[in-house]
Amino acid sequence: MTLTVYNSRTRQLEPLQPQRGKIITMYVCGVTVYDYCHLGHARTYIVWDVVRRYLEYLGYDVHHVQNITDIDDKILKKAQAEQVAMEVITERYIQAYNEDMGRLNILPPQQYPRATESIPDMIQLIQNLERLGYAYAAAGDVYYAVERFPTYGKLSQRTLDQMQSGASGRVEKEEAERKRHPLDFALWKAAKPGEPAWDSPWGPGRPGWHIECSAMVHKTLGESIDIHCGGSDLIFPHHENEIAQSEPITQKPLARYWLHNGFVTVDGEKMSKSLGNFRTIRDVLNHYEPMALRLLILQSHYRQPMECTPAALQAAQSGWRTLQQSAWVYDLPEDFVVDKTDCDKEILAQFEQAMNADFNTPAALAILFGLAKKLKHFDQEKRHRRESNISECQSRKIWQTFVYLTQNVLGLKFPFTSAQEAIATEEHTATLESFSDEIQALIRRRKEARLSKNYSEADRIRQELAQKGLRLIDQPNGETRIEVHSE
RNA sequence: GGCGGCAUAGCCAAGUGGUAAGGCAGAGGUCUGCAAAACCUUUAUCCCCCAGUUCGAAUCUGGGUGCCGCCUCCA
Repeated sequence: MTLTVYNSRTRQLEPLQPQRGKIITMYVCGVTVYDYCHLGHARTYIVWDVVRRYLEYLGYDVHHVQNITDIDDKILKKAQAEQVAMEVITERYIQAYNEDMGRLNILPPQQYPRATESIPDMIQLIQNLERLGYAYAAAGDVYYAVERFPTYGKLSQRTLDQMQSGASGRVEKEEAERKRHPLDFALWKAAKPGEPAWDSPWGPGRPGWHIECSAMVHKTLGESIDIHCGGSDLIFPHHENEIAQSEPITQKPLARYWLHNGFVTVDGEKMSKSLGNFRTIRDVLNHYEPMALRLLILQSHYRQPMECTPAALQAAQSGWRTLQQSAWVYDLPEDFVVDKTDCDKEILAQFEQAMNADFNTPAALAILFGLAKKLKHFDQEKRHRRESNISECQSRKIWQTFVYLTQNVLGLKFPFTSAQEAIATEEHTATLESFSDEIQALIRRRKEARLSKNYSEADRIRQELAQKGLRLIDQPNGETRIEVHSE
């Protein structure tokens, strides 16, 4: 069975057939760095990270490129508001972006081209478009003439007549007057006084938003790539415009497969800056583990809308604990490596069947949760009966497969066993010596009370310590574990 | 006005013709002095509504209802 993906261009599921054998070129539209990333960004980049990981799992050599938009109206606005150079803003949010992605265990693309580093490529592309009659200059701006491109709208399956220009209520009047057609869009914008500007044949200015992706796709991956990804909100106009800017020049499809992920929603509405209903990744990760968020996102299909509520995050947090417990039935050292060839073939086949259906990660996770349950069951049997109805060898192979698929392919990174104490965000276990004398004394008194079977006193002390944020757990081996709950 | 999406248990969510995955929460049990943890068992006569096609539909067709997205900020 081969991998089938939903192509937004054709609106149907298609078998993925790369152009060049085992090489796949994949371009993901990245962020505009003017603020912290929110859960919508988290979903997007987690989803494409899993797609990339799965393609690599299948043996493809994935050439993964993702741009950084570091010149834009919103960046300039923020720089002006803070009275700092544009670079101060962009560097701050690029760094924040990298931190967030790192915590979510998202693999960095091989290349992260920045708009400001590709200006000459963009200028050249605009000149080419102008020469072929697809672009026209107007008062220092350059616009793309949508009427010149007969198939404009083919990706979002709409025509110029159908579209109600200005429906979003965001078109500036002065700009509208310079355009030949209301849907023409800026390729180059004349610099306003005080703004950063680059020299160009049309005077000092800066590139429009869409042109950077056309230029950078071409520069980094070639004229026609295999997969182009991004959020559904980019279908129109961003990806539509990328096509319009590229295809008249190359006479080749910009991308063979267009993949788009669904939104994160809050009470059924799209999470977005303008609605103000967003939560930043870093805010969420102050309350939940990064892998819990990753799990939540992978528990719904990437094209569906995904409701993100505190209850859902909490459920994912618990689910992540379940998976971790299974990962820890054997020692999981930091440098643990499993190869695909060490895995159980039948399980791999099940996993692939799920993932081959347009990356059905929820179905894949259902398989992994099934393995998790099995592993804990074997572990329990071993503890109680010192034997199990499956061999140690089989159990170990299932475990290896489980860890490999969860960690390497879905990117849900388990904390290694020796660091278990450090993983929980809300609690950690502690040793007796780390507490004040007063608390140490209470813990000792409780131990003595228990030994003399004075349970009412022992329970009273446990209550008292609970109010100080300490939870005492009597374990079957006779030891008492102390958990510190930081509120 | 145009184009498109979604509607499955308390919550999140798979499933696109063969009789409802999975996670979380809940319930019962085992264990424990108790508690916690862990483990075991269990939880939708039914998939927004109506009509139709079919031996058979959550899944296909037609008609409704509700919610949401895009139409030059957006992941």
